[in-house]
Parts: sequence; structure tokens; C-alpha cells
Amino acid sequence: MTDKEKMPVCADGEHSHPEIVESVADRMADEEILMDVAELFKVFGDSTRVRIICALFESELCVCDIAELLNMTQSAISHQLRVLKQARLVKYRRDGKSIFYSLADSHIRTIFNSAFEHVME
Amino acid sequence: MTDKEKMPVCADGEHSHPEIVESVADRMADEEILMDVAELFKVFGDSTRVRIICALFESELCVCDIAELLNMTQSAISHQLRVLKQARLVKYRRDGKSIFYSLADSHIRTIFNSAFEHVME
DNA sequence: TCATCATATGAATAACTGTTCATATATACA
DNA sequence: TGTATATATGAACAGTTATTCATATGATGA
Repeated sequence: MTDKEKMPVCADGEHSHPEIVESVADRMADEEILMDVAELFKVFGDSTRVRIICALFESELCVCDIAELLNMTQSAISHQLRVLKQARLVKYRRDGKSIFYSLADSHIRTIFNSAFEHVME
Repeated sequence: MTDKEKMPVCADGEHSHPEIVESVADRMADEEILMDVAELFKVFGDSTRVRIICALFESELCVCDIAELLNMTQSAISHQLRVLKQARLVKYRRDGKSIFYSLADSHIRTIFNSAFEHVME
């Protein structure tokens, strides 16, 4: 090319499809909700947290039991539980010296069941 | 403390609950499946990819239309489509100069519907 | 066949995230 | 009340990731 003028990337009105774009934009969920969904999936998108959640599907557990179950340090588990707590996905109760965590929301099971179905084809 | 000896973190057999841990370990899904689930959620855990997926719920779209819809560069969209492609979540077809992307799997809708329900309380 | 243009890709950068290590907190129970 | 201990937290580090910029690729359609 003779000049610094760069090539168009899908010049408007020719190969782009403005009417489709507009129609899709109208029907899509609000930006804010999409951000929340991404944020939720981000929390689910870590194998440690997935393992914690799946463990809690089976039983409430104290921190050190989770650590033992996953063969990880108490600190690492505690940090991840904080993430789950901030996302309001787990709740906890004290019993003696231990603190027992459990899942806070039944939707989590539904979401994970769908994901399991997908993963197992 | 007088020595480098650190305190126990939930000494076995006392405050830990080995029978519960073992029982949960038995019932949990295989490690490999949990990794796949985490990997799937990781792909969903980005707002750009969530927006692309939700756009594709409404209609198949070419790359430049997605870029316009999301107000992002063609390159950024292309990079993210590659991630979705590698996860086998989208498929594509050529039509003239454009390449139209669409969702490859109906499970995605199910998973997202559950996530939307959760996010909207 | 050749120039064009939609799309793909590679390298670089900046921001983010998970674990570790060290230590603080706080509750139980002696 | 004081000590032991289950849990929480902060800082640091390493690994990962999303975007940008520049450029390659490759099919179209003239």
C-alpha cells in the first residue's frame, strides 16, 4: 500500500449487517447482568474451588477436612473459601473449634449438573 | 513458642473427621471430570466471551459484526473466538468473505439459563 | 491471475489470580 | 483467666490471561 492508510475491517454497510447487529443488541440481556454471569463463572473457573463446591455437595465440612480431602494447605483452602463467601456461594457455622462450611444456594447444583452433562458429552 | 515446632493444623483423629472425609472422597466425581468442569467454567468466566456467547444465542454472526456489537477490535474478538473454538463451544461457516460463528452445543443454553436465574435471584 | 479485504495469528505488555509463608485472630476449654 | 488451636489474613511471587499492535493468511470476485 502506498500510504499509512490502513485497510477497512468490515466496512459499514457492505459486508457488515447493521440490522442484525441492532436486533441482537436489542434482545441481549443487560450489560450488568452479563457481567454478573461472567463473575459467577469466574468463581467456578478454578479447579480448587470446583473441588470444594463438589465436596460440599456431599456434606458440610470444616476447613481442615477440606484441606485434607483436597490434599492442600489450610491457608490455600481458607483463601478460596473467602472467595466463595464473598460470592455468597457458601455459608458457615461454628461447632466447637471448627467452622463448618456448606453451600448457600441450590442454584449451584443446577448449574453444575448442566456443566457435568456437557463435559460428559 | 520455644522452638520452630509449629502448631498442628487440625490434628488427625481429634478434630478432623476422617470418616466423613473418606465418605465424601468416595462419592465425589473423578478428578479428571472436575478439571474439565473447571476448564469449561474458566472459558465462561470472561465478560467478553460471555457477551459473544449471549450474542450467538440470538443469531449467528460474522466476526466484524460481533466486534461492532461489542464495540471491540476485530483482533480481540478473533482471539476470543479462538478460545471458544478450542473449547468446541462454537462452530463456523464461510459465506462469501465473511465467516459466521454460531454455538456448537445446546448445553450452553441450559448452563447459562441456570446462571441467569441465580444472578437474578 | 491478482488485488482486496475479512479473518487469524504472534509478540509484547499490563493486569489479574492462586499458592505459599508468616503471622494474626478469636474461640473453646482447662 | 490463660493457653491451645482452628481459622483468617497480608505480603510476595509465579504463572496465567486479555488486549493491542503489527502483520500474515487465504478466499473472493473482478
